Amino acid sequence: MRKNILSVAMAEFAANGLSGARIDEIAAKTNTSKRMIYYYFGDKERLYERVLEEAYREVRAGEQELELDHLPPVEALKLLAEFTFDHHSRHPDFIRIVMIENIHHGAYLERSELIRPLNAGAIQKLEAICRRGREAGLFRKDVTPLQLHWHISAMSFFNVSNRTTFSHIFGTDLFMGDGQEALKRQMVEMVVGLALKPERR
Amino acid sequence: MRKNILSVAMAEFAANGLSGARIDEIAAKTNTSKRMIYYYFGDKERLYERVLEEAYREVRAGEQELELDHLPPVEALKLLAEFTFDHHSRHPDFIRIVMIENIHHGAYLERSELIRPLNAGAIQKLEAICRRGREAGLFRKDVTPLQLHWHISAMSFFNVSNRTTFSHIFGTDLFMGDGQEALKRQMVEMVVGLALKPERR
DNA sequence: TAGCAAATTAACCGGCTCGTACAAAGTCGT
DNA sequence: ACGACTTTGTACGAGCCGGTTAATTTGCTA
Repeated sequence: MRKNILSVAMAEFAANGLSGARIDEIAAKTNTSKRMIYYYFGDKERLYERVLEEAYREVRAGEQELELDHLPPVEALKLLAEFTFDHHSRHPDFIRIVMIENIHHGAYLERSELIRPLNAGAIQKLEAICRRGREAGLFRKDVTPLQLHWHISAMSFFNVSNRTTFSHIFGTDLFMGDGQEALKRQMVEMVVGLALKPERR
Repeated sequence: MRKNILSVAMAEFAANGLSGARIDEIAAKTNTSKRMIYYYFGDKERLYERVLEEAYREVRAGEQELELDHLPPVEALKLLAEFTFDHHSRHPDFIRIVMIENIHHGAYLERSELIRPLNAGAIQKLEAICRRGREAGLFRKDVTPLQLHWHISAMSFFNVSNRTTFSHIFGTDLFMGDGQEALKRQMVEMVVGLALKPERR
């Protein structure tokens, strides 16, 4: 029941934003009534907080499944970048929730005790890859895991978040047919190129 | 008067979103009254449309001032990428308006007859650079101007749009001190590296 | 200065939507 | 069987907020 409310609320908040979403609308799409929303969550803002946490939890859980330790560092980095690109592409609602949260200056993210530790692990895979890459003499030392994560996130996130405005202005070539594959390939190439020492490219 | 309303409205919409912004609040921060907003703009949605157009207009106007034709292609590409990064960084309200528009699936962008032609020119500089780069035998042929624009936009846009959530989760290292300079340098390096033929890097 | 349209002001309205009150009944562990 | 927790339904209050009514002022033209 709580789960049902959460998933409906996530879709509604993702579709309409915090102030745009309607409690009555959420209730109508639920198997239960509005009364239960208040019973479980108290008010709209706390419902949104729980949705935010749930969104991060789901997405991070999906990321944990990726196994990289058995691959050489360059292959691992490639796979991680590709995975992130596809993963974000498969979770547009999560992207939208994060967009909305950024619109709100991260006010509700700050309030949550849960999300920071949840995400701390998101960069550990990259740290392990970088360590192995440096130890093998392949990776530059002046490019940090955090920076790599930033670049990968930027291109993977933007690819979903700004699709509508971008395609409206510049056409849909980048999103139809093999446009997405090309973008992904280029993104991976850029990231790996940045991580590698110039002489090892 | 109209101008005054527009600039106040842009700040309000950028800060709170479409449904989050309050007409009364906009009116209060204006030199005039709420009635004048309706006198000039009709209703909230049309006010938002005008704000959207104005935001694109201002930002594109700023971009036009960049002179690149006298530079060799690689230098021109570097400068364009750097400029875009800084330009977006200097116009957070524009970024937020575009974020909000994406939240709304570009519904208001579609309605505007003005914005598409306004943005068509945004990619011309890049097309000229690419043409010169290819003619000089420096640039790859399988990387299009649109793709380069996409990558540059992604990293420059995300750098502003997702700053709050990202810095809350991963700390502010990338945004304080010379963190931004490093990111910009890396972004330029990646983009140039993608555009150039492997043997010319 | 008469006349008229544009610009401006202040008070107001009505509906939407969050949240609650109230009343009741089912579920589950112990 | 008992009590705490969970679920259902309906109805409604209250305030916020987008939008309007109507009257007044300004400014331009002749």
